[in-house]
Amino acid sequence: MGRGRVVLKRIENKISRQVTFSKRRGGLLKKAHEISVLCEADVALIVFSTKGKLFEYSTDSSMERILERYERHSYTEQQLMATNSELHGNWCLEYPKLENRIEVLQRNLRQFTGEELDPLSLRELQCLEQQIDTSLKRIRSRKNQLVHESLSELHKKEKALQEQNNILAKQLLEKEKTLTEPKQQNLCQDSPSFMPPTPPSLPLPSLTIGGSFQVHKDAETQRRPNITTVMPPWMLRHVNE
Amino acid sequence: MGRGRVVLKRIENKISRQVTFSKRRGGLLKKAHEISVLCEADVALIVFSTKGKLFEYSTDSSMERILERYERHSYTEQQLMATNSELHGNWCLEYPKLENRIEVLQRNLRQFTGEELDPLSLRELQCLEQQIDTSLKRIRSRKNQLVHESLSELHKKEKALQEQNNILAKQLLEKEKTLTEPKQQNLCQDSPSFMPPTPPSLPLPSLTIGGSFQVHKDAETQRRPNITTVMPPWMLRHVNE
DNA sequence: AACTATTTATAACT
DNA sequence: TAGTTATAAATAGTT
Repeated sequence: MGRGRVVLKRIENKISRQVTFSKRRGGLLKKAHEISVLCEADVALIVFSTKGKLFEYSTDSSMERILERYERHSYTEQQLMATNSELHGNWCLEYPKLENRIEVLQRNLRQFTGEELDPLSLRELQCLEQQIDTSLKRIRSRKNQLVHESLSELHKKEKALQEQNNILAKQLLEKEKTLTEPKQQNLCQDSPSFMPPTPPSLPLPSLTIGGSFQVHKDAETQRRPNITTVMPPWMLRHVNE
Repeated sequence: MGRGRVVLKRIENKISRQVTFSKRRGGLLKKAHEISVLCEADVALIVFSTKGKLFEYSTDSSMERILERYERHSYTEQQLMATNSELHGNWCLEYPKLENRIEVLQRNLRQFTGEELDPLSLRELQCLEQQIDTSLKRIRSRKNQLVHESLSELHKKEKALQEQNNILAKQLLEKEKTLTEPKQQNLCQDSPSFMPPTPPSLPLPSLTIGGSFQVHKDAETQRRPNITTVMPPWMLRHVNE
C-alpha cells in the first residue's frame, strides 16, 4: 500500500529501512490493538528494532499475564527445551530458567486446583473452567473404560467358574452313583482317575472375582448372589460419561 | 478498509466477530512477518481468540528466544542472576533436583488436563476426579462472585444515571415553564442559576455501563470519523530501558 | 470462500 | 522526524 509494490526482502537502504520500520511499527501496534478490542482477543506483541529498542503492545497492558497464558499453552514444547538444555551442558546458565519455569508451573497447578483465582479475569476464568471441564470429562471417560473392562473381565471369570462348577457337579453326581452301587473298588474313590478334569487348585482361575483391580479385597468374602454387588459403590458413579 | 467505517468497539454479533477475527488475524500475522523481514526486526506476536485458541508468529520461529529477550529487557532478570549466583555457589548440585521437580509438576499438570490417564488406577482416577470437581466448583464460585460484583456495579451506575435523568427532566420542566410565561428577565435564560445541579460533566459516573470490564474507555467518547485517531497515545510510545 | 466497494496503510516524495 | 499524496493492501459488508 504505497506507491510501489512491496518485495518481501530486507530493505537495503538503512534510512528507508528505519523510516519503514517506524511507520509499519505504528500500523502493527494499531492493528494489534484493534483486533484485541474488536474481537475480544488476547494479544501480546513484542518488537525489537535492529538496534535493540523495544516496542510492545498487550491487551489490557498485561503482558506478563498473556505470556504466562502462552507458557501454559505450550508447556509440552518447553519440555523438549528442558531436555535439550540438559545436553547443552551449561547448567548454571539454565538454572534461573528452571526456577522460573517451576514458578510458572506451580502457579498453573494452583489455578487448576482453584487456589489462586483472584488475579484472573472473567474471561480467563471461563477459559480455565472450560479446560477443567474437559479434563473432568476425559477422566470420567477413562474411568468408565476401566470399569467396563473390569466388568467384562469379571464376566469372563464368572463364566469360567460356572463351567468349573458344572464339571464338579457332574463329578459329584458320578461319585454318588458309584456310592449307591458299590460293586467295584469303592476303596479308592479318591484315586487320580476320577480327577483329571479338575486338578484341585492350580489351573483354576483365581477365585477372587475382580481381584485384578483395586477392588476391595473383601470382595472375596462376599456371599451375595449378584456379581454386580461385588463392585464397590464408588465405581458405579459416573459410569455414564 | 472496508465498506463501512470501523468503530473501535467490541463487535457484538458473534458471527461477524469471528469472521473479522479470522480475517484480521491473518492480516496481523502477515504484517508482523513483513516488518520482521523488511526491517530486520525481532517480532513476537501471540493471539488468543475468545475461545482460547492460540495463534502465534515469531521471527525465525524462535518464540522462546524473543520472549527471553523481552524478559531480559523488562524483568531485570540480571538482578536475579546476580543475587542467585552469590547466594548459591552450588547451583550445579541443585540442578537435577529442579529438573526432577519440573518433571513432577508437568506430570501433575498433564493429569489435570486429562492427558496422561492410562497409568492411573481406578482409585487414583477417582481421587483426581474429586479434586478436579472441587476445582471446578471453586472456579465457578469465583466466576459467580465476579459476575455478581459487576452486576451490582452496573446497578449502582444505573441508579446514578437514573437520578441524573430525573434531575435533568426536572430542569427541563422548569425551563419550559419559564419559557411559557416570559414575564420576567427572559433575556437571561442561560444564567448560571439554572445549572447548579448538573455541573456539566465531571461528577457523573462514566457513561460506559459495564466499564468495569475491559471495555475501552475511549471507545465511547470518540467522535472522530477516522479510526486512526482512536489510537491511544500510549501505543505510540516506545519503551526505553 | 469469493467478491467488491471502500477504507486504511504506507512508499515515495517534500 | 513530520507532513502530503498516489497507490497498494486490507477488509466490511455482501453474495
